[in-house]
Amino acid sequence: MKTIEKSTPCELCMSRKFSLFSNLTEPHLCHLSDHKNFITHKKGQILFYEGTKPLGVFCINDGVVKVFKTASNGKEQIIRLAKKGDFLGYASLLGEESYSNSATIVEDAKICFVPRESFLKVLSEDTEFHRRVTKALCHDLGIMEDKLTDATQKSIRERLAFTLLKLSETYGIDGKEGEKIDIVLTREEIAGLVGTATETVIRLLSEFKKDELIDFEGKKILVLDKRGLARLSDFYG
Amino acid sequence: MKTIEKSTPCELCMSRKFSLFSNLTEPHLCHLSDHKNFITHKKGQILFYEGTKPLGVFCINDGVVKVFKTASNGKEQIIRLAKKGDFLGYASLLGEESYSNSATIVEDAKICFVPRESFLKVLSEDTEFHRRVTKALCHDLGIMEDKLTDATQKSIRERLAFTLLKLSETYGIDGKEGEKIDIVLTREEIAGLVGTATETVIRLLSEFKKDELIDFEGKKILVLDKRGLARLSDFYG
DNA sequence: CAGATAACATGACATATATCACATTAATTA
DNA sequence: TAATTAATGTGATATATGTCATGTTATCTG
Repeated sequence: MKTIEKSTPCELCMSRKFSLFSNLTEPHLCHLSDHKNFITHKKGQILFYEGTKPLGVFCINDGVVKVFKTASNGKEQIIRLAKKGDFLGYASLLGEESYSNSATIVEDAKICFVPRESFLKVLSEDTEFHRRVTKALCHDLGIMEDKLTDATQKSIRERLAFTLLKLSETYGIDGKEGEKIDIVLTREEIAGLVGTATETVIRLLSEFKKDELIDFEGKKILVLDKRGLARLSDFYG
Repeated sequence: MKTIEKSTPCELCMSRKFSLFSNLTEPHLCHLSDHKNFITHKKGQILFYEGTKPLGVFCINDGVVKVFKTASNGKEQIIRLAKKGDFLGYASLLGEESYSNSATIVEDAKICFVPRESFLKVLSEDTEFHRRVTKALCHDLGIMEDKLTDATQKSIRERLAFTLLKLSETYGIDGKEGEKIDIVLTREEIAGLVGTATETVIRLLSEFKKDELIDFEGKKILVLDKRGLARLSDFYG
């Protein structure tokens, strides 16, 4: 299933440019290159499970990974979608806790695994890197506060509209017919992202389509009217 | 309004024992003592506003502070209640962002303000301290993930029951008639904590009382039946 | 390619919860 | 202590959304 291949060394890795590893020293990059593990993952595969111990950090070279929690009712709450340049599992590692969430592949991915010791070595030797990691954690915390507030104070319709806007921001590619959200998510996954039932997403999406806010192109969503979605999502008070 | 008084030096501060500052070196503690600012705050006063720039870190010596976001509908979503030994505002400071939330005093508080420079100095000079801060941030992130999942997947009744359990865990003092939650929160504040409307909290609380899960003693809540609340809060699948 | 499975869709229905309006009680302030 | 204001409580009502049932379509797998 999982394939281990020859991979680009970290020094030459392009997706690194946009990641927390962007400004490491040459020796540290070499150290990571020597110890990392490059693996190709197919859609649906599992990176790690909630409750298990983190043995290192995942660094996405390409593809999309969903990070989610399984609620007591069995539904998945997607915490975030991670893409090229994103790190996974470092919060649990640095928090010295078991994984607080699970991660599975949404779009075929190339991922480097950096073992715990290597990551911690770089972290302790490069204060500037540690500072950037801290900063990223703080930023994520602010995002989670926003998400919590939205979850409790906004309607599902508002949240779905907002989710579509966010997705188009991250995965949008311009086309003649509006912006295409270039990532395949099932309705169930969108529901997990918004925090609602699959049927509700289906209904609301076709409502949005009827209102000409979006359209469908195969399995992908076309955003036709960003302002309309922004209005719906209660962007401004 | 705000009173500046002589205060215990950090070296002798008792609430420090349970805080992130617990294991600092003597010189660093002295540095903090020299530069901190001890202020007594009364209920209702504001510590900082969302959107403003953090100039330092608040360290609670005594009292209770609510950290909240104001949603677009005007309601307050309480992110957390901070108590003795807790830090405030460090995430925004370290994230190099404006405050992502606001903070006001819920119970009269004694709070030390540590200016940005002093905090950053200690952070950069004491790697172990930096590691503990990082660890705390990671832990908070996990908590926020739980909260988000609960917010989207659980009912208000479940969340209220859970909130009461959490409050009794933190502020509970044993009495003959069950455990008293020794903190005064308005129904509106409980609503902000749960993420619901004030009226809903009022109704559910009297339902809980009718079902002999809780009772009221003045403005405070008595938890009579923890297991009952745990069952209601869907603690186990 | 057939059969199985997953994804999508739609209808019917129940209900938890938000909202609005108003009454009562408690707390604050002049 | 009267007068305001804040907090609590209750009733009526609307509705968004979850749930269940069922059907259709697409996708996967042997």
